[in-house]
Amino acid sequence: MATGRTHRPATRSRGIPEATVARLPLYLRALTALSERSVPTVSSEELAAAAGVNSAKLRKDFSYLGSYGTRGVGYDVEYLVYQISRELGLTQDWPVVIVGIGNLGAALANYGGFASRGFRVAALIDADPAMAGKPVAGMPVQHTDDLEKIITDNGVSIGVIATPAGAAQQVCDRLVAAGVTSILNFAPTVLSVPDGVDVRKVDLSIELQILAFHEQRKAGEEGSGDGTAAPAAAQEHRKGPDGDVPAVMPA
Amino acid sequence: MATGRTHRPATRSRGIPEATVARLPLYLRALTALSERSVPTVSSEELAAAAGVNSAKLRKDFSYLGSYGTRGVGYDVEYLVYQISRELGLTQDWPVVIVGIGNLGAALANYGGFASRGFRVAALIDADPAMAGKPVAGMPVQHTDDLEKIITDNGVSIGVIATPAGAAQQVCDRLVAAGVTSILNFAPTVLSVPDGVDVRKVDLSIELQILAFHEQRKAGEEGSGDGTAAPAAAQEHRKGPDGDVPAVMPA
DNA sequence: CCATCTTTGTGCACGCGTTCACAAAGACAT
DNA sequence: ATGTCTTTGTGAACGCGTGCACAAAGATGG
Ligand SMILES: NC(=O)c1ccc[n+]([C@@H]2O[C@H](COP(=O)([O-])OP(=O)(O)OC[C@H]3O[C@@H](n4cnc5c(N)ncnc54)[C@H](O)[C@@H]3O)[C@@H](O)[C@H]2O)c1
Ligand SMILES: NC(=O)c1ccc[n+]([C@@H]2O[C@H](COP(=O)([O-])OP(=O)(O)OC[C@H]3O[C@@H](n4cnc5c(N)ncnc54)[C@H](O)[C@@H]3O)[C@@H](O)[C@H]2O)c1
Repeated sequence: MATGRTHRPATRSRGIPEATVARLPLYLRALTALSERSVPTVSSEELAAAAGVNSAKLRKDFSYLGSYGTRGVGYDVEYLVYQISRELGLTQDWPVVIVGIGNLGAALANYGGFASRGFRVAALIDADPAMAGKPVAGMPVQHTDDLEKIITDNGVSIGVIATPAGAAQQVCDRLVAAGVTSILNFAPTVLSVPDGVDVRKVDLSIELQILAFHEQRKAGEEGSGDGTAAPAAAQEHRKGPDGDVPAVMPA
Repeated sequence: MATGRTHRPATRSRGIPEATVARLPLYLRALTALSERSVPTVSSEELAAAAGVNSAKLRKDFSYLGSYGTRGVGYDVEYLVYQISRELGLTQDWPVVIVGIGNLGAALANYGGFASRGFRVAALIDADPAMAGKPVAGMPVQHTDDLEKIITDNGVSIGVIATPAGAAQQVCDRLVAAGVTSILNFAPTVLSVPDGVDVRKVDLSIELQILAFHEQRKAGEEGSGDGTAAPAAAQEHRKGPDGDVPAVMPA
């Protein structure tokens, strides 16, 4: 023990590795499915297959939570569902606000998957005066002017940002100032926040670009056995202004 | 060298670490913003700050692409934009299909951020007969029956799945069979695909659960110095059926 | 042409995460 | 009660990713 306290505030939390935390929801989903089929117990092998991970990894992940599981039998599904839920903090209610009720924000508001895990949409907030009062997903959109009051009154600690990129940092600052300490950001911007505030981002564009990279690689590897490149070899790269870059080079 | 060829087909691609690939779009975004402001050159320090990463990491990332950059000066913005775009495969056109035009699918279809990076929405596909022909984002929704033909005719290699979870694997199988080799999955399911097909998932629910975990930790740490737990100590864990679990235990 | 100063490119060490492999634990049959 | 058989929990090795720190490169000014 005593590994902590070396100015590492947000890396390892209470002994549970971040990578493990990120997989717990995955296990929880698989377990919930088993629970609905009234499966009483499950082995690490079976559950790992359902979650799409290595079984040793799963066992090690669970070992951070404690010694649940019975050798020779496996894990009690219901019990594990409860333990993981508790560890993730899903046994309590998390009021959430969504800021920016456009295409994406409205889709999120309409999404049923929120409530299923203890996340309750407490308010929808938008800067457009024309939207104020309009019902979205059976809930009136509120104006940004009341943001601070909404956060405080509802005890909101998790905020979702679905505004255009240009407004995201400003919205973020206001959310944080009002007391929000966790932010899920859908806008394509790097948010800067004070210590103690967690930001996670969902970036569709980045995901597509990563896919495109691998896609290009597959296509290029197709013909040649090695995969270095199909076209003109030996043109590794070059700083020379002409011949390589198609007219985009500055000067 | 010669580290490769140990049956590692999808980990390191052409020498560029996966972690680096995932950051390239981030750099590209920051560089594009600089380009629009007509900034000619940028130092690793400045660019790293804009992208929210360590400057040494950024330099190492770029070193995988080649020796662009001039010592004492920095990197040529336009040149770097081009090089990264090329590396990511964004200099070519990527036709994309979106399957499942509900709340989320429609939002994605309406999203302008697609086209900006070479991704072109080639078709919108839904299983609901009532939706067929309906225009969404200025484009008629097509029926699932024609999925294979649409993929083939448009040379689509990237598919986006925004159907309910129950339909995702089936849709995925059809996409793959039709020739799609990269999938972006929004449905909360683990997709199984043959080798050579890349899947990336965007899972809102998982992100929220991770935030909730840290949020709970912050709240629990507040009062106590150690942060082990506030309530009844010494109840480490226990397999016994009663007393710990709040009526969810099976038998 | 030389000196100085800025900034890159990278060698190196360290820590986290993953995976293998196996001993210990316990269920179950006899 | 004892043996067998299944499956957990984890020690240990390895590889990837990160960040420090610095030498080399080259621009810039005299
Ligand atoms: N639509 C998608 O599929 C999608 C996908 C990935 C990322 N995104 C990102 O999500 C964000 C929203 O996308 P969208 O398509 O819903 O855009 P949108 O233009 O439809 O909606 C943006 C909404 O934010 C509101 N808004 C603007 N400034 C605000 C402020 N300061 N405070 C509160 N609300 C404000 C606007 O009134 C509008 O209703 C963008 O940053 C976009 O890049 C969207
Ligand atoms: N809406 C959100 O904000 C959100 C957020 C995270 C995840 N998700 C996930 O994204 C998916 C879509 O969510 P949604 O809110 O848009 O749901 P939705 O019910 O509004 O839309 C689903 C659409 O898929 C179509 N569909 C069903 N089966 C199909 C099939 N076999 N082939 C083609 N199309 C089919 C339906 O006709 C419908 O139009 C779900 O899996 C959901 O869990 C949604």
